[in-house]
Amino acid sequence: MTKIEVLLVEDQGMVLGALAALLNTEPDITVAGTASNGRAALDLMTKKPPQVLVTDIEMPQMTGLELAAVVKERFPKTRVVILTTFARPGYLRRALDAGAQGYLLKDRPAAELAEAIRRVHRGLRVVDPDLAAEAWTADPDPLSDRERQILQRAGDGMSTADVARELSLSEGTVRNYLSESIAKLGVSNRIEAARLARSKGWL
Amino acid sequence: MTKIEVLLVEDQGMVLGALAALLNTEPDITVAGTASNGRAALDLMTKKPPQVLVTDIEMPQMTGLELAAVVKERFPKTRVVILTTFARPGYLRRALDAGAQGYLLKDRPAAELAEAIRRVHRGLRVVDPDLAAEAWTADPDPLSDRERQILQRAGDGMSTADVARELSLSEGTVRNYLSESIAKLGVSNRIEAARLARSKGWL
DNA sequence: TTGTCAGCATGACAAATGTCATGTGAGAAG
DNA sequence: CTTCTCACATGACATTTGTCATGCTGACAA
Repeated sequence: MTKIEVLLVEDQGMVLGALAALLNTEPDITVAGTASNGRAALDLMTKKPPQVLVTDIEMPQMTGLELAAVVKERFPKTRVVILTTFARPGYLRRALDAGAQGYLLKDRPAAELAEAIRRVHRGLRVVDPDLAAEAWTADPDPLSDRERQILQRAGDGMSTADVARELSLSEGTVRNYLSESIAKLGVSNRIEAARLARSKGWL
Repeated sequence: MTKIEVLLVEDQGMVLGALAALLNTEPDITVAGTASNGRAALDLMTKKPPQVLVTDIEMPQMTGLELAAVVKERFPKTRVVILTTFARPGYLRRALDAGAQGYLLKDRPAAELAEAIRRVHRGLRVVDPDLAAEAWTADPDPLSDRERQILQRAGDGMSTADVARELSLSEGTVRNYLSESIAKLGVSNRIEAARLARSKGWL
């Protein structure tokens, strides 16, 4: 029997090691390698591409979504499963656009990971059902590029003046974009706007 | 040989299962039970207290810090190890106050978990060295109770008026506390103040 | 070609936020 | 028993933030 070769990518060492231990208890799966960021993962893959790549999203150097996009292009045979804490429709959409075959939440029971890897290896898609349902009904990102760009900075605590300087806009303009964003998101100030947008995966 | 009995508490199912798999590969450790929040953990403990309790901090129902405090009181023989993502001096201090013998970061290599459990079981303390060093030099929480209370709400996007209503204060008073907090933290608005305070573990 | 619609940009005005001077009482230090 | 300090509380004033009316441009459909 040939085992399914998996490459694990996750920035928290403890979780990475634990997931490896978990997968190694499965008779038909073997952890062929581990990496703690996207760059390291790509280095490993050039030597020997695995059949399935399991990756977190939020990591230093290169996010899992960026990694998925590169893998789709350079290693089209490798299937990608995103494994993340975040149930954000925006992330799911971007993951699927980036060519991921699976999107799984860390909330789910541990048994689902191995099962998802098997399904994806067989050529099926695996998406967390609750999140898929939500994404179906969910409103698409209403923000324009400029609005996103400005809301991001404002949400990090930059003042209107700071943002205006960095983007070479007048303060009035920056305030206006924020006002637009606030209205589009149906909230009442920049703080809530940034929080809501982040929670949906739009920033 | 009698194995060390461990109770694992962690709200993310995937991580919980993976950590259990990891610990079960150790010959001298056995996972006696798992729970996904503080309440469930206490229920299990009343039946059979484990020798070591390993818990995450941020969980629904009851945080790991609250759990540690209850365990110290009701099950003084059980040693507690906090296992968390957050390298926040404020959390460490509170964990030690709550009677935890260990404070470990999920960033660290997987091997350190088993080692930490063994040490704590032997009666030693285990604290992440970098974090311990930082906590030593780190400034203590400069905020008063009122300031914390108000900064928390403001950081969640509540307006001055909302906060004033909820706490039965005048708006001027609320603004003043925020101004004080902003000055104490050396930042320039409520957003940065809340972010900084959170990152230090003060909220 | 001509609407019309969306994103981009601005400034005047209104509303919310931040600062400061001031006052109170409780507890520690002298 | 003062005197000091610190948390708590407030309102007047200054600054920043949010809203609105307005104009420009390019894309796309009629």
